[in-house]
Amino acid sequence: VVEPVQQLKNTLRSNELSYTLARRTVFAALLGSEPQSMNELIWACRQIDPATVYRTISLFERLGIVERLQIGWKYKLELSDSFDNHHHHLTCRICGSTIRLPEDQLLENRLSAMADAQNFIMQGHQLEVQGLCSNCH
Amino acid sequence: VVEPVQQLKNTLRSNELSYTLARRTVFAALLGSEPQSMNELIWACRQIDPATVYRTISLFERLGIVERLQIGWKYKLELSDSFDNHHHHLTCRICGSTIRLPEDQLLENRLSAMADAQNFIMQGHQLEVQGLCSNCH
DNA sequence: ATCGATGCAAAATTTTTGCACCATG
DNA sequence: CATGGTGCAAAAATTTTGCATCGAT
Repeated sequence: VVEPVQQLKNTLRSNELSYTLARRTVFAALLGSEPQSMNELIWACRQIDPATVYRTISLFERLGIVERLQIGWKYKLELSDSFDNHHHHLTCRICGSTIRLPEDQLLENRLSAMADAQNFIMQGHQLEVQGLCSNCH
Repeated sequence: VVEPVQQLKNTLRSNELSYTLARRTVFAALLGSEPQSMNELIWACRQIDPATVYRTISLFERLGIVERLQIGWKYKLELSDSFDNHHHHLTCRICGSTIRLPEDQLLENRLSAMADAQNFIMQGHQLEVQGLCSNCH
């Protein structure tokens, strides 16, 4: 496996973009963290201007480095599958925690089959499951 | 089947809420429409004050009448499963159209099993599949 | 040294709230 | 006719943009 930071450098390099403090900081705040809201991210990167955090996230999305997930009403941000294996989350409606699901080949296969049946080329997908976690029921 | 409008009345009734012009208007704008953004909805209900549209959607969500889905970056709104059978969408990255998937029991069962395995009580879920529709590839 | 990237300030957009008035039950 | 619901206006929160300056290659 490639070191995540190295992979970030490579991705930026190959798009002729520079490896800057702001980009390093935002990336570090995402790495190994639970999905977080823009607000949390802005706070985690408080040495960086919020406008730059927005610009960086927007760039990271275009480069496929970051994904937005819908968690309840608001979106949250996390590193995309190339940095952190493909997965989905359970979200507890009581305590708000997100539980990461192991990758499930049956689920993935079924989705492919469903997309195929519509003559649709699936490029990605997101799943959010809401309910009650083991602590809350 | 119960008429959707009747079901709305009943839901409001049983919560001791009134059946008003604003609520009728927002409901009508959702009924039989593709998932739409808040902006589109506000436009479709332009006879109603935007603040009231927000308040109505917020109420409808609490009552389980409406759901938010993530379509690309922004959320969209549609009637929930009690008004319109449970389903998911494919979203085309080129033309932006949303294709409704037929309900799929294998998928639903797999999700239940995955939630069970985490000792999680699933109360609902949302799925977004992105890719290329048959017209665009 | 060059050109892209950033900070700062301002603007635009989206969402929420307070309050007086209106309409529903 | 009592109360919950609405419109309007203002505020708060979120996101985007312009521009002068800074810093990575």
